[in-house]
Amino acid sequence: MQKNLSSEKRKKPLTINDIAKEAGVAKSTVSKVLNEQRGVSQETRRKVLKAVKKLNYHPSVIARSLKSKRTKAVGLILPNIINPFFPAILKGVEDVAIENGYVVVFCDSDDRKEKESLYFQIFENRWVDGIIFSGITGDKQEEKYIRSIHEKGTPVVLIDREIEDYFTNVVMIDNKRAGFDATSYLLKLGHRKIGCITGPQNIKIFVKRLEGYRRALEKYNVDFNPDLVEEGDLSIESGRSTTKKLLKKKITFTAIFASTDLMAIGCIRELQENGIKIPSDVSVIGIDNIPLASLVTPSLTTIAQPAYEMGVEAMN
Amino acid sequence: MQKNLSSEKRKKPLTINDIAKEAGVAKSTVSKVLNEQRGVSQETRRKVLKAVKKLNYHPSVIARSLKSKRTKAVGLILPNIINPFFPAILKGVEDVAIENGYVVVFCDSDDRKEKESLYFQIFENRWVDGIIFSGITGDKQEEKYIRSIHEKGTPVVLIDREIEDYFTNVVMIDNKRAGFDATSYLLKLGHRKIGCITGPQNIKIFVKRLEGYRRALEKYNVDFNPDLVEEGDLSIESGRSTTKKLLKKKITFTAIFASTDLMAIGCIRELQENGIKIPSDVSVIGIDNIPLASLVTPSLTTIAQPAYEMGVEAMN
DNA sequence: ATGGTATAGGAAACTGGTTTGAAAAATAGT
DNA sequence: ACTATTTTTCAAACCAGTTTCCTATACCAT
Repeated sequence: MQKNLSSEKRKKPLTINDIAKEAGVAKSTVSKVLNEQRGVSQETRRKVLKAVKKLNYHPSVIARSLKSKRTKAVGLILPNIINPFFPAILKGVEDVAIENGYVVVFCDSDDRKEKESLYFQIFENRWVDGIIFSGITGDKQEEKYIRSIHEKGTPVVLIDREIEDYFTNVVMIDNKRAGFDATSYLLKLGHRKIGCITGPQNIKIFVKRLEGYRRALEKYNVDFNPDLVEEGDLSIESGRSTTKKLLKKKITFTAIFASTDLMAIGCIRELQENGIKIPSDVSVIGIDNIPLASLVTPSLTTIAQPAYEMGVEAMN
Repeated sequence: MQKNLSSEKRKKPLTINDIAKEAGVAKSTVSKVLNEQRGVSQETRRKVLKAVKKLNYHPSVIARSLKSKRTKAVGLILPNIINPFFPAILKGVEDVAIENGYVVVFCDSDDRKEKESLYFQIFENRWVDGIIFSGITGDKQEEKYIRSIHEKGTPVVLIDREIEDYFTNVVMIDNKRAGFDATSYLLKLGHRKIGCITGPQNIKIFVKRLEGYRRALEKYNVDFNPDLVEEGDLSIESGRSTTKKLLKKKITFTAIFASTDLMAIGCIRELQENGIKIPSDVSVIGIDNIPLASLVTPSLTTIAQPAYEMGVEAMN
């Protein structure tokens, strides 16, 4: 059965004209049959379909898009697919997309602004039918791009990131509440000295999570202590380094709220290496509920962020 | 700065004709300028570029594709993006793609044959310039699809999966060797009773990894014992259930070679729950080197599979 | 039989670019 | 000054479909 395919002559693809000829009708009639429009007799329809099957014809999506202005494709821009929080979003988007006959053009901005802007430039003329976007920071530059695309009539949905002063469709959890809930959980356990590893404060959702942390402290009449707060860059490594800083300060704490699971994992690792037992000595809680969370030992307590459902919602 | 964009009238996109009119030249001349072809005077070029900038014109990729038959897009079909092995492949592919002006259409076949075939149907007429494919099983049906696409002149690269009796470009590690190396590692440590959690035997790479396991045993003159082998479905859960089965058999083993990291993690979990210490009582080794591997406690020993580089290679 | 309406099917225009071929203009050579 | 050659430029054809619009036929009621 071995067959060298690369040597086979590549016959040029069939066009609607070939079908028209084969079926003995005009190409406009073939088009009508293929698009299930009325105005074609049973008899003619049968002939056309037979020709289509016989020649194994597949219409060109490109040509169709040209006239219809629809590409049946959506762009999805995520900051970093290696971060285990994002694959679920991708999957959610993709599932809904394919169900509705759409295809997903995936873009990993790699946490780099240049790459992000490159993708925006591509989408300026690639005519995707819509864009789902999770920015790196949510700054003015990103706003400019989105505005430009939006003005051309392409719908844009923001996911898990918002942009200052800009109103469009946004899909995200209530981040203030997530921070509040996570901190409250620790407070309810009796903790009063709670460290906080926050995310970059130029990203709005992390400002909000920190705000939730403060709000929860207030509610339990615990004074906010800035020394207990450290800012990480979302990586596992930054979870370690921020924890290191907290330990160096010699301030006692009995619990830590990390803004993301990944940093919480880094934090746990660092604590363990310093002989601190989790959760008997220090409790740690994160946000995201990434698949990893239940696999590290001890299992990480976390506030779930329904990534898949967010993807689904965004696509809708 | 609040501005309601959805109410703005969406002006229909500019065409090359608008530029031609603005610059006072023929549209074919505009086309030449945009494609940096020779045969245009400095003066004319300047005029055209000025008009392009003034009107903020971006040519339609769709229209261009129609004539050129190139879409500058590649399709990437993976079995399941939630499996932490795959995001790195995606990233590798995507990085190289964007560098060369290509865009990645991402397809998650969700381990379901129907969805996989749906994507193949889409690609039959979407005219992606190429397809990178990691199949679910590598069976005859997949072969049929690939053959059909390949015959239309679209290059196909297989990644991390191969297909029986079919010769095309394949990017994968030497799986027999990986199984051999993993098992040898355990044998060198002095282990002689080594359990094996293999992947589905209808997927070729797992047959090979198992073969590597047997070959390593042979080399160390250890008899192969079928009772020490269990077949999982690649999920963490199946790592647990297969381990459970091994334990039930009451056959002593001092080490386990799992065909994938994910199953190795499930295995470790199950052993721990049965009071078995890793690695003092039982050593566990996996294959893939997924990001998770170093995070579970105790860290998982693993044979690396360079997913990112594989993605890069496939795209090239 | 006649006029009116509904339906079937085809020719032509259209989508927004690229490519071709020929005419026009500029430059070079004698 | 006149022809030969090269370079610019534009109109038209092309890509592969969809959509519009018009004609021919079938069906219906009067």
